[in-house]
Amino acid sequence: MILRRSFYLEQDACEAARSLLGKVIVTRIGGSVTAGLITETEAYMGIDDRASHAYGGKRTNRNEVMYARGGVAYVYICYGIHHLFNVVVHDTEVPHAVLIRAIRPLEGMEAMLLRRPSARDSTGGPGTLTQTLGISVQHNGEELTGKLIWIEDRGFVVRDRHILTGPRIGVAYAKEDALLPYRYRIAPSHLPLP
DNA sequence: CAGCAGATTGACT
DNA sequence: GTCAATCTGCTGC
Repeated sequence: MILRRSFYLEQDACEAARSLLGKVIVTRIGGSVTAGLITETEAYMGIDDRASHAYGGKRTNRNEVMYARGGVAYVYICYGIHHLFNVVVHDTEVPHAVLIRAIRPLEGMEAMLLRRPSARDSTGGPGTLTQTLGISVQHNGEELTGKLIWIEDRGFVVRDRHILTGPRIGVAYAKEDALLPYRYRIAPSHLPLP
């Protein structure tokens, strides 16, 4: 079942980061359908979060889509090379987003291996999963209820006791907010079989 | 306008 | 463990 607009509108970034674990990202890009189960996320909690691109209400060409209504993609280039995929959540003008950090490939393995030969069992980081799924900055602002990228609930249940939380990766610059437990991942022992 | 740091990755010592 | 790759935005001259 494809996630509806209400899923994105009615949760803040922490709630969404938690409930996106176990959901399935599907892309139909370049003539191929590929899909992966979300195994790791991070929440970026808006204008009070020093680690967020929207900290202090900052708006730039790059982060403008964070202020859109929940249910669109925020894709930006990190370190000049890597395309990072975020799910924009919450209401218009409330710039919450969830960074998808890792997936477990499910469908379209042939296309995924063409895009990324080493993507066999899992894609270990936020910059590699976008390559595997064919997502790039040209999909910034894309509706997740649309035809190119969407997220499905396929009934994979992730229980709270099987979720590990901890500090986000690579945000040491965010001072006290760097320690907040906004990183969520499915315990390795409870991942679906590759 | 130059310099630098950043929600990273992979190649190399 | 170290470092280059290379785009966006911020700081300071």
